[in-house]
Amino acid sequence: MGTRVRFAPSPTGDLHIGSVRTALYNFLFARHEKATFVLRIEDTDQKRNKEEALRGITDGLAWAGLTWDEGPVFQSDRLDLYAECARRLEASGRAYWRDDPGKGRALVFRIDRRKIGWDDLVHGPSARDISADPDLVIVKSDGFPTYNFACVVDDHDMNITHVLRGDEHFANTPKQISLYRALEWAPPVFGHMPLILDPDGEKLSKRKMEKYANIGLPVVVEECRRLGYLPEAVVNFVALLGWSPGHDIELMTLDEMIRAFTPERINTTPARFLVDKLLWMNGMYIRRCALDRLTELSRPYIESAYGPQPPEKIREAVRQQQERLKRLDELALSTRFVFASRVEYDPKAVEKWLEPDGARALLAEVRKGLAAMHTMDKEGIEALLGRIVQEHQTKLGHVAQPLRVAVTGGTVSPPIHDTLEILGRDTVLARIDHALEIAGSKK
RNA sequence: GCCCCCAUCGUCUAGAGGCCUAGGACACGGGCUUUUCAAGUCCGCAGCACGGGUUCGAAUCCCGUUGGGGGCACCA
Repeated sequence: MGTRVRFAPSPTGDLHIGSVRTALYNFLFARHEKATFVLRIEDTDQKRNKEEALRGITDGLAWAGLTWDEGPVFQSDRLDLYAECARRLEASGRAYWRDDPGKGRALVFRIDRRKIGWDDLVHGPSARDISADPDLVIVKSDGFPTYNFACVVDDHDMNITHVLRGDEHFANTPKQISLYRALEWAPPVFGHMPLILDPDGEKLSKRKMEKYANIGLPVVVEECRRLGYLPEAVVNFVALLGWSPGHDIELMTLDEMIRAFTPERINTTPARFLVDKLLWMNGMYIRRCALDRLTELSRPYIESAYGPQPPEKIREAVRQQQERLKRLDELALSTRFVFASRVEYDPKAVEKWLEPDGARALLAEVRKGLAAMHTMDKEGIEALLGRIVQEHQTKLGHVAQPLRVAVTGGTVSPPIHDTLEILGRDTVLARIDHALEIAGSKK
């Protein structure tokens, strides 16, 4: 049947960044080994929601570009299978019923009272003595199997050969192996990868979501998307949190990661998730993104801020910003001078670049030149500014900055000819006039 | 509390006894470039937690300490 791995999240809503990495490593392993990647939903807790949660998972995986070969398989559809295995354990004397006054009757598994060892794919030879551990509930009083039981039954039934999961399951492993032995099944190969920690060095927690949001740390896929992270950046970044390809190249496509991936190269040390490098990586991927795609991805950020806009204008604005973006959500601010009907002048910029007499005179001259131009294109603009710089024995900055402030309200914008061109001559002239007025009135 | 895992720059990491006066990346500081912001490029800052061993030789192996993390559910 060949090598088979699985990703088995519980349906708890959004896809967590840690889950993304678990899914990614399983995916990379599967593709590297030409194995089968199965998606299984661990929905044995009836209290947890189903449909929306499933969507969060499948949408998240799709967004990240992680495709699976089989499933989703739902544990809640396989109750008969667990019941049958439970009966076997009961019949062989390895499981017994236990009454709890509050919760009811549950089936409990007698674990092996000894030391259990296994060869962990990332930790190497591992062992734990479980003889002092309590017996394991395998069927809850509501008739549903517990995680440890369903997991073992399914992994065996689905012929899973390698189980790559988070370190939080390390302590479960010997108990699960005990279950395999009792059912006379061969256990799969286990590999436990280190956890992803938050900037405080703690396990990522739902309770700290607000804090994460405040520092711009996206801990669920939906948040990554909302903030304007590209999936390839998130995937690339997360891949390197606990795994290294063994060379110095960090920017890698999914295919390159597949080629380089081996579970032996997964780290044993927990990694902190700080946003800096992700932000840098995202900027790199934005720069590499094809303009058509980037435009499509960017449009919502612009239109939600300024309403519907002409496609060509959006495309050009995005083209101009592509080099200087780190997150797509920055577009609302950085393209404001293009799409907002009114310019807001930054007082500091006005004071520095518009108020000095020399600046106003130069600006007035630029205005005259632009008004006289037949077509306001790059060559024309550069020629005009060059001529003024020449005549006044000054620097380009002293001409371009007042102009920039006049038409955008601030000191930061794309190259000046781009800035003027996207606005069009009428808007440019009107804004220069307005700026001249403001600067004059301050005197 | 008990059990387990882990320990290289602020962060992500390379390093599987001599190639290490510890390499790369992000961040940070500075130079260059320049029409602003970015980008690019060059330089710099910064680390083997501590203490014992083993060895001719240890970031690498062993033990201990300390520190951090995880687990101890009829949650997964």
